[in-house]
Amino acid sequence: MTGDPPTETDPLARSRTRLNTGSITLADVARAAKVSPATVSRVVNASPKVRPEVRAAVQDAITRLGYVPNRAARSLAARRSGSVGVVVLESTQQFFGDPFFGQLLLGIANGLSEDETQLILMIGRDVADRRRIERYLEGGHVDGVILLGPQDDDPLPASLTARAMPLVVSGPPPAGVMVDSVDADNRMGGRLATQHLVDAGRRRIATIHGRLSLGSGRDRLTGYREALAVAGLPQDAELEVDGGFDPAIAATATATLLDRCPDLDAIFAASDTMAAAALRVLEETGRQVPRDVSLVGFDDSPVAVGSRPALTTVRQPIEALGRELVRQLARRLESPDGPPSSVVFGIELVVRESSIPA
Amino acid sequence: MTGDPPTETDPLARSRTRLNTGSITLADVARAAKVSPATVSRVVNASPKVRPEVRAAVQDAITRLGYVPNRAARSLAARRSGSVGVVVLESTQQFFGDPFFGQLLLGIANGLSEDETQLILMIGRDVADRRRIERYLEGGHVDGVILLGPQDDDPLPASLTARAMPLVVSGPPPAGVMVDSVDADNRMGGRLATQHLVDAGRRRIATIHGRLSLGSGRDRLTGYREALAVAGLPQDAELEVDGGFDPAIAATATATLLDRCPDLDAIFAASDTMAAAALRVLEETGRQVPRDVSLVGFDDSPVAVGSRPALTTVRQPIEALGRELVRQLARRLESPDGPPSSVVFGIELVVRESSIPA
DNA sequence: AATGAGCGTGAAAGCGCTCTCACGGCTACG
DNA sequence: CGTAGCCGTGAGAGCGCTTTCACGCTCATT
Repeated sequence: MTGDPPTETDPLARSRTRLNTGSITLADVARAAKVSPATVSRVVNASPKVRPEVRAAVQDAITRLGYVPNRAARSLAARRSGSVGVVVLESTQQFFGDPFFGQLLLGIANGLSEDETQLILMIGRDVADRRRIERYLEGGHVDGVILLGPQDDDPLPASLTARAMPLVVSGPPPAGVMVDSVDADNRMGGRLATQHLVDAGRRRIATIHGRLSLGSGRDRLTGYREALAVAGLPQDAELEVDGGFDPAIAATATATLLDRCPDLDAIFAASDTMAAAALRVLEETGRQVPRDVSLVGFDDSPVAVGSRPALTTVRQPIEALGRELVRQLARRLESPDGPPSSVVFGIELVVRESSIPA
Repeated sequence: MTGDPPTETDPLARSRTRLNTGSITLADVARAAKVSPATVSRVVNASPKVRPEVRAAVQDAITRLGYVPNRAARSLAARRSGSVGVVVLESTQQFFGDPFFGQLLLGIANGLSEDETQLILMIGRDVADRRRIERYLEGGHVDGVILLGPQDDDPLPASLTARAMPLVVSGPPPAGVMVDSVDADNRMGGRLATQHLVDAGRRRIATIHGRLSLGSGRDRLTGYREALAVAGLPQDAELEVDGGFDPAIAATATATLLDRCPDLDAIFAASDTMAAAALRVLEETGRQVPRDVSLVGFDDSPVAVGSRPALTTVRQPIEALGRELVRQLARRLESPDGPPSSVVFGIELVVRESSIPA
């Protein structure tokens, strides 16, 4: 229930705690080193035009006094925030409970920490959240934005780009917007997984796909179809069901699938949690995995290893994706008008027990 | 390889992108509303001493112009940052891949967003990371700190408290430091889980515990022991093995356990992923779960549902924990010298298939 | 020797906001 | 009717930093 414009009445917001009391300032360092504040600023910002001996003297004073630049002042004067916004337009427990999220965030945090740049995390899904997030971003409080897995129809990438806000999205580049993106090769993942099922001798291969409004969901499905085409197997819409990246939906979808195509001999699920759900349904209906039905998941999450049989799955280099997002953003800040790039990371099939009959 | 003091040479750090260019300032609003900047500031900060009609006029000007306060300026002038640091002294993929982390973060982010407070995420484990994090926190760039699951011997809580930095830790309160904390009732969780195994008729109940340097690891073990004591069952050190919250270690530990006590009839694992690992080992050594050995995990993660049989486990209200961390921090900011509080959330046993023989 | 360029440095003007203080108008009271 | 007190408002001094500009110095050039 935060008003708009903000009328801050919460303790956090109006805390009158004074920070930084009596802390060392640039001026203190300047005095100690017997130079002007300007020179100290140059040293702190690694400007080349300071003589080595002066620089050394300043450095010395800095360490002696334990000087830490005041971020707010710096950012005010330089009109630059020293922070990037990481935006997640999603707020289901499911999404955040997914290992993918945590590991990606770890990669981003690691990448940013090398640049001494702060990570401001903004999470939200409903209209109020979005308003708050957009206001914040457009208020110019971050130098750039990393947007995690936006839905296809999301207007945020376009609106940020229109305001010249440096932006990198994780996932495929949104249609119609020139923006940098970093993604895993989900299509190839779907293809490898399905190909693997073909190689295992399967012919009626179904798929439980993810949300198709998400690039990952769509691409994995595309990969699946491509692999069937390459293998000369017929496309059959009956063999495709929507699992919504949600185990509960996936369970129902599996039941539907088995109902429609009792003769299927393999399933490619677009996530491990969906695969695990399918596994249960398969066994409950008296089918053995992998003897009767081969099963492949996606993500190589703990569920894959914990399942019985362990799931064959597709692994993506999640942490590396996170670091690359940061690298791309850095590149964009460097040259705001360069051509957009879209980096795609290779993936890897991890064969376990669920796909190959003994 | 970031130097100390910072010599910023990365694009992100020295980006010369100008932000906020030509944006609306307080003064603009003041002019539009025909009042002084001071009055606009009062309205923005919800000061009570503004006449309603003036307030309305200012509000109107604010919305008309689309004014967004400049955070840096505000924070510089008010010596208050409007942000809190969320510190994770951990950097294993495993930790971040754990649903617990993501969901807790979601709770924190949700809590903070209600206060329009920014979440600055700081992740790190090695010495350089810690230095960077400590410098940042002690530089006074955050109003408060939420520390996620510190190890027992971690000096950070004490050092922050010594500097009067408002702090809340997730987990049990660190020994010797007066600090607010929020935790789930892990002891009760361990107790309920074990009690449940007793009720299922088990008598040789082993445990695979987590890292004992973590409150959660220790408390779950304590709960286990208490339940045995209550049930009048003997304590037996042979029945306790360390799984380190790591599935691989847990697998080895399970093997050791089965070797030492081939007669055990139940295992309480301090996490679902460890339980899943144990499950595999049990089945590989020809034991059926739950017929021969009952198994209970902890966390109610997706692994629990995905396992075969599905794991009986203990569920904690993770998102609520996150929100409560924020609430506690707000309270602390409100009254910096109040007595420390430590909130403990109740947990819940989720009975599935792995514990009760048909 | 005079001129110019180039370089390192310092002075000083803000960046946009908060908050203290002072002030004018009002009510309340003697 | 005078004075005290309160309340709403404005003036203005910073908060700690960056950055432009000007200045003096040293060299290379004519």
